[in-house]
Amino acid sequence: MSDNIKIRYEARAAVLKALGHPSRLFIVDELAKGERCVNELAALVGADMSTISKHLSILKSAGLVNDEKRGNSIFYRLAIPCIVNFFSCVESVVKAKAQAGLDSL
Amino acid sequence: MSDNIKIRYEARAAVLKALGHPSRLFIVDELAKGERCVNELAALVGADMSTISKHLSILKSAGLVNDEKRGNSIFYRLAIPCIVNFFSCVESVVKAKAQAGLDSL
DNA sequence: TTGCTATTTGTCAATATAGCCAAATAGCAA
DNA sequence: TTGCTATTTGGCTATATTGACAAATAGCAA
Repeated sequence: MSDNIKIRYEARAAVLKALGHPSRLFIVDELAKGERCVNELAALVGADMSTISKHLSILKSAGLVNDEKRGNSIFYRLAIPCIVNFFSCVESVVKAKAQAGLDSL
Repeated sequence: MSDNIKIRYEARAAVLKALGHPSRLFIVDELAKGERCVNELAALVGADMSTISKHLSILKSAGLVNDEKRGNSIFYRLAIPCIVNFFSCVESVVKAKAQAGLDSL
C-alpha cells in the first residue's frame, strides 16, 4: 500500500472507527431524529456526562457531528445524514451472522 | 439504554469496529473487486501474512467476509456487498472534514 | 516419507481506548 | 457578587488492539 493510499484509508477508517462503539452508534441514531444536548444524551445512554462528552468529541473529530452552543447548553447534530443510510446494511450483516449461527446448530 | 437495545447496538458497533482499521478497509475494498487469498492480500497491503490473517479473522467474526479453501490457499470474499455502498458516504465525511479544515485557515 | 507453500495460532510488548471521579470553565439567574 | 446548571478536561486504572516473530497445522508434490 503506497503512502498516499494508506493516508486515504486511514482517514476513512477513522470515520468508521468513530462509529464502532455502541454508545456512539446510539448517539448517532438519536441525532438522526434531531439535535440533542449532552445532558439529554447522557440520560438516554445512561452514562456519566463526561463519558458522553468524550464520545461526542470523538464523533466531532471524525467529522460526523456538529455542535452549537445556545444558552448554557451545547446542541449536537449530525453533520452528514447519509451515515444513517448505512445502518440497514450493517443490520443485514448482523442478521446474516445471527442466521449463520443458527444454521450451525 | 435498556439491555436489549444495548445488545443490539453492540452487535452493530462490532461490524463498524471491524471496518475501523485502514488495512481492513483496504481489504474490503479489494474483495469488492473479487475474491483474494491471504497471500495476495498480504502483498497488496504490505504486511506480514500473520497480521493479515488476523485482520481477516476479525472481518470474518463480524460477518463481513466468507472464506473457502481451495488447494492449499484460502480465498476470501465479501459476505454482504452493500458494505461498499457506504464508502461514498464515508468519503463525503472525510471531504467535508478536510474542507472544514481549510475554512479555518 | 520429505519438502514446500499457505495459513493460522500463541506470545509478547507497545500503544490505544473506555469510563469514572474530580476539577476547571462558562453562562444564566438571583 | 454568589450560586446553579451544563459541559469539558485532566488524571487514573483497567482493558483491548496492533503487529511482529516463531511455532503449529494442512495440503500438495516429488
